[in-house]
Amino acid sequence: MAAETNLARLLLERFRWFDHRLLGALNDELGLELTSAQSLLFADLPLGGARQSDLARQLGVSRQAVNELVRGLERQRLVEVVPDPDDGRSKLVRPTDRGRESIHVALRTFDSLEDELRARIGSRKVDQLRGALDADWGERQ
Amino acid sequence: MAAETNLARLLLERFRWFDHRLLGALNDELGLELTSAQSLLFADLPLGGARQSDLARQLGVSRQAVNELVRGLERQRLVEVVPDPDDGRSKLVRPTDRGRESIHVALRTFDSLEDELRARIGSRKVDQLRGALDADWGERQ
DNA sequence: GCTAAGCGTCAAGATACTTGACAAACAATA
DNA sequence: TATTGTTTGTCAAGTATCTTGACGCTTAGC
Repeated sequence: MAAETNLARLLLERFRWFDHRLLGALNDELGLELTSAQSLLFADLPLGGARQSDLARQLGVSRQAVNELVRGLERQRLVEVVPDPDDGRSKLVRPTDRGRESIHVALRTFDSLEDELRARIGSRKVDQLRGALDADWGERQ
Repeated sequence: MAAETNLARLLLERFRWFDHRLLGALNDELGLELTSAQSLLFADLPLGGARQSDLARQLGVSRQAVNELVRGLERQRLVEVVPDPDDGRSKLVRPTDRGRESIHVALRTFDSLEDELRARIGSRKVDQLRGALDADWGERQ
């Protein structure tokens, strides 16, 4: 009823804060050329690799979209795509050595961003933020 | 250090929850044909109107991008664009009557989504979520 | 008045998606 | 086993949302 900023806009704005900083770390510090969507896929690609269609489900986008992102990562030699030995239809997307190093940087960046946020808004608020976001919001779809 | 879902992804996912539901309310219930970006601009357009360049700054995108969104809203007769009487360079984007009604629906939708969220994850968590998101995260840009 | 800055807009391009279609591989079953 | 249905990756085409660059008009600061 009050004239508060709506939660949707706030969520988006805060996402962009992380996104912008992550991209800065990967591109400026490491000299990569990742786009926003690529970095989001890449930053928590399992070190052991994952199937493309699983990535699509996880990200909530089409297989075609993931395919294109993966090709971009492949071009930068951050991942390699190999046939899934367990399923002739599938392909596994695996980080290369170079990719693995970058993933570690990404994970460390997330940690340091969270630390930075704790310094800015307080540790309690960050815990509460995660608590609320991590809760079960219902039908995940 | 643990294998937690990263905050960035979580923020984006939760934003999409709101976005999807808002779009559903405006398009399915009201019979509009808004896109995601249009609805975000439209949903908290001041009832008295706003200048395009101010909207651009507020959304954090280029004036050109806003221009295109506004044209879409204009085509659906949700806003009208009039010259700013105070500044010959500017134009004011004002909701039409039809637009004003839709904005009220959007605001009510945000309220009911927040209520729904309170029912799902608890009122305390929602307050904490807003508290953390509303805090000063530093250089807004 | 002159110059610099801000405003909206035309144009072109990049990115990130979508749906539709299809062949190949797999799963279920009759 | 043959058939039928589903999943997977991919080609193609289209849409939405952004960007930068350029330009003419309007305003603000000397």
